[in-house]
Amino acid sequence: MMVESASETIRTTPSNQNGVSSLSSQSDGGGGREGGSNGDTNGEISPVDLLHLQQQQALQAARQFLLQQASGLNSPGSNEVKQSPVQVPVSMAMMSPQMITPQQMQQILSPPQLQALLQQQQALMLQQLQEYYKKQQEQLHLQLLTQQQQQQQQQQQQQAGKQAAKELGSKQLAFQQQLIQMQQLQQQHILNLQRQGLVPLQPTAAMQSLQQAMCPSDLQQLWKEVSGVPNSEEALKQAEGLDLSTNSSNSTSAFPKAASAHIPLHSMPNGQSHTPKRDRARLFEWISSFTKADSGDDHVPLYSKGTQPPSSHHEEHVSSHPLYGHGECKWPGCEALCEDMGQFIKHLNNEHALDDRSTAQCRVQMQVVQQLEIQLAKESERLQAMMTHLHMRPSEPKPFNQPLNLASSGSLLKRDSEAYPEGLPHPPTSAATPITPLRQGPSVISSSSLHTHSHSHTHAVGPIRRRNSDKYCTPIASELAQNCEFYKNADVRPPFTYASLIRHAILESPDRQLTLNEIYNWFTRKFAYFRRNTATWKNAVRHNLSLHKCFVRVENVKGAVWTVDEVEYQKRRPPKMTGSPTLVKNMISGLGFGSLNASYQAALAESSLSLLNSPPLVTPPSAASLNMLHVGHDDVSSTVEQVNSNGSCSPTLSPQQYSHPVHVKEEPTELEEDSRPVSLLAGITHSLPLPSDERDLEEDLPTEELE
DNA sequence: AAACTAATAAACAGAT
DNA sequence: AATCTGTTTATTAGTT
Repeated sequence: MMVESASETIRTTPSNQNGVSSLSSQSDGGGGREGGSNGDTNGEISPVDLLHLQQQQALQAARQFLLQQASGLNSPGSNEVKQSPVQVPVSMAMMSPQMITPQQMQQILSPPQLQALLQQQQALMLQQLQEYYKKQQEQLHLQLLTQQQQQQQQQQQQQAGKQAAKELGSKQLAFQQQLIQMQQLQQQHILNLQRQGLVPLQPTAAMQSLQQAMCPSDLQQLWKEVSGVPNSEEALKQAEGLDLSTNSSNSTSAFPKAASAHIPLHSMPNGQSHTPKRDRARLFEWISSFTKADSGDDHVPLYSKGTQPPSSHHEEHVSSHPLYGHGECKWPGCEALCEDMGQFIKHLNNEHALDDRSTAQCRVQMQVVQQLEIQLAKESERLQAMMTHLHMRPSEPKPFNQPLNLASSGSLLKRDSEAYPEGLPHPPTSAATPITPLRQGPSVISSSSLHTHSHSHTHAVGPIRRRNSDKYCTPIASELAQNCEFYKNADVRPPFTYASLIRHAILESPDRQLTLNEIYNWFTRKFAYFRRNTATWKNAVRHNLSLHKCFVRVENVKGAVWTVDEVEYQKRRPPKMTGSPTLVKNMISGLGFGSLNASYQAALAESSLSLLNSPPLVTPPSAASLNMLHVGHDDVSSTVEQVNSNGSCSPTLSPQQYSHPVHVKEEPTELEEDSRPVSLLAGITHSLPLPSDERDLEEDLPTEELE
């Protein structure tokens, strides 16, 4: 994530506009969106610089906007904050406003908010553009005049000749070309930035891209419409003003032509009023061109192949519509109530037909999606790094925090989940994102990592009595599903009680019954940890089976199998986590993540992840998830677990593998005692299940969170 | 501090 | 006889 440096922020202040030298070129290939100007304008402010400036201003305005929003959210009276489409903890933004990146901003602001911002910024930009071009033209005019004077003098002195006249013409041409070039460069710059995804897809960026595709009047009209302001003469006036200013100098008459020349879609001669029909066709063409270009870009591959392209109003599903939910139209900024699907479709066709407004909104939504995808990619990358790091961890000597862990694994666990700092390996990108509540909260991995550490010392000193409080580990199904591979390969003690593990194993089996040996095998198969100290944990398993009433021994033809008495199991464990609905809601909305206690966070994270992780099982998740969370945490997990028991627990384990447990059976028992640590490590390094896991998350999270 | 839960250890019995 | 399975008791440790 990019952080605005102080110097860059300073540049945004108008008073600093004279600092021409600071705007010198620094073409950025892919590092950042800053710089990238081209010293093409004789030491004057280049168009690119101007854009940069506007961008920065937009950013600042957005920041202010955000702060307002945040303070509004934070006020005690406004507990019932309407959930914005993109759920990002405001606290993140609150911490240090100047650290807010455009992306974060984009995330935090809802489309309507973005639109408002856009409108605001657009006015500003137009004004500045006007000023800028006026300045440029004046200057050019001046230069032309002096040139002409010189020429005249020359003519007078050296008697007029054809050559001189020619020279004059060429010089005039040169100036014209210079202007054109400037314009082109500006356009190109924006285009490039956008293609590279480097433009902070901020209000300004969206505007610029719009601007790039349309003439000023188009732009004006579009945004007037988008923001709900009736398209009045004022807009035209403003547009005209801009056009006039550009045409004011005879030497710049070529500008509009040039501007339109290299924008393929901009076929309209400037100032000419065009029919809505043509306009629409053009817009649509523009949209599809954008989509096409996007799909070609492998930087954001998810998008074009995604489930719902932005122009989803073309496809109307009979049963459900992505833009329709909870009796509301989900079109950005629209919350029209529609009783049924028919009414909604009617509404969709009437209110959101293919017109300028819809197109613009669509555009904004595209930007939002694109931005989210970028963000997602970054987060995924971070997660990957974290996982890689943690996977490597057991192999590393950890002298520094060893005594700490020995003291008490449990208390360490608590402390860690509250705030991970101290001796623990920090997830990367600490510099870029000093405060990311999301990282602390729903990271299933984090809990695993904690056990990694506490566990690794267990071996050093012998068995410690590890208390796996159910609080931390109730949603065994999701945790397992998430980190199945991890536990399989890493010699990490799973954060579950024996009882819950046994139950899970049994419920996971096809017949919901297992022999003792099969349970053993399940343990060894699923957890590297249980490939050693077999006498100990097997004894524990037996002990648990006998002790807990929830495990019922059933005599079989071939012997005996163990089953689970679910009622008894639930009886045994009183619901420890019963958050108030409002609290849970707040947590979900991301507002409370920062202050909530760790167990709540973890539990929430896991439960929500479990929902996300089992799409085929919990078919309509959006509506159900909230309600289920209200019921209580245990219920969620148990529900999922039960349903889950039919299928596979992990994406990497196919059902077939389950149906042939015999194959795996003999293996572990033979090499069990002190099994090969080398191969274990090897497994750790090369078998990273993350890609697939992340994929699932990637596909599910955004749609979930956005609802 | 007490009550509770879970992990661990171990003794023991019956079955294979 | 050895091992597996199952039960039971005791101890320890962590949590509430």
